[in-house]
Amino acid sequence: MAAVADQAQMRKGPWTEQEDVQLDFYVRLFGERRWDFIAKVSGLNRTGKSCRLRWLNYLHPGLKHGRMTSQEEQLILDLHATWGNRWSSIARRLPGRTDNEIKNYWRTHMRKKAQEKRNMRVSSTDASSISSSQSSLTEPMEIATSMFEEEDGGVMGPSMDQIWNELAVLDARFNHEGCEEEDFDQLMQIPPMGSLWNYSDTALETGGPGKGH
DNA sequence: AAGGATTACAACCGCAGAGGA
DNA sequence: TTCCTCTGCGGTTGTAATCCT
Repeated sequence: MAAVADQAQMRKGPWTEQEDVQLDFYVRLFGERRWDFIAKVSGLNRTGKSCRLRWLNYLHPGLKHGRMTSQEEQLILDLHATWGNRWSSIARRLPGRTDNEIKNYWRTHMRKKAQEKRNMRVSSTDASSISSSQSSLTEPMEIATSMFEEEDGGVMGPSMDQIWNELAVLDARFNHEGCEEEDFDQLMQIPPMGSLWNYSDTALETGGPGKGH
């Protein structure tokens, strides 16, 4: 009963600077676990879920802010072509970037690209040239945009045939580099999950991320 | 300069899986 | 074994900032 009342009073919406400071303090104190507990003891009128999201997507010390670099963009395109909308998996390959950030980036940028490409085709080609242009795609950007072709109004995913086709292309590329999926981490020179985000902050050295469990 | 359209990003929601009691 | 809580994920929405006419 009281819990229901509490839920009703929970704060929503944008975080204030004060809330950020408070959350930061308590996460450093208790670690990145037990978000409901942190939400309670911190006195923030937020749900644990909200606290976790704020921390992971904004306050985490390892996060990069600002625009994607061209390398990151390229990597996102490649990985999305391989994995589809598995944003968290993609994010693990991009240190300092969150799944949320990548998801947003994809939605805004790729949608735009797909639309531009579509407009170009409509104005310059007939139906038969579309299939031939698909088979000649060589750049990840082209692959991604072609896989993200839209129907009017809505975003449309690629067909399974398309997915497997493009996977074959990427596969061939990785094999050309002499690496398997398991070697991908090495290829990308990304540290393993646990050490993905290294805290420089000494306050966390005793605890650190992923310590819980 | 004003106002509408578009873009970029933050945050919420619902669901599913893992793990503990 | 079942239930409950916590965590993580992907989809979606809301809004501030920027661009364009």
